[in-house]
Amino acid sequence: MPRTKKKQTDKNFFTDVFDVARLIPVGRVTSYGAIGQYLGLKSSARMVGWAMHGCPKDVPAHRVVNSKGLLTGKHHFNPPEKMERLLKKEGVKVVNDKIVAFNEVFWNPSTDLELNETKPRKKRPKTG
DNA sequence: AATCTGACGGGCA
DNA sequence: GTGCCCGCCAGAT
Repeated sequence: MPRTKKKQTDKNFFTDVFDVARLIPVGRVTSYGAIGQYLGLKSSARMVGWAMHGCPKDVPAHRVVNSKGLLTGKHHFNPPEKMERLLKKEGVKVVNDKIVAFNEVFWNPSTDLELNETKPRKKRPKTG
């Protein structure tokens, strides 16, 4: 939604990233690129991760990792260990700062969200 | 204003 | 499968 003639990147970009991140279900994770792609930034995954720089507490940044499932952003948490700690707490296995079964816990906003949350989403990839 | 940086991602060797 | 290079775009110095 075109706010005004002004730069659209005023802060919408940030808020958008945060908004999507907040949509990440518990026990699931996503990648910066996935969020970026959902927002249309696709090739600007850096922007997404970088945007997390100002990620408020309301945003589960710990559920966001790089496309390899690596907890690359753990260094930015208050206690870096908090990231995997939170993930493990939510059921996400983490070993060596890496998400276990990343392909299973991976959550794609562009596909899993697909703008129809009101509908009973289809089968899940089965958590286990 | 120009330059360097950054919580990334994909392609090629 | 791993390692290196480029692109991407906005912020900070």
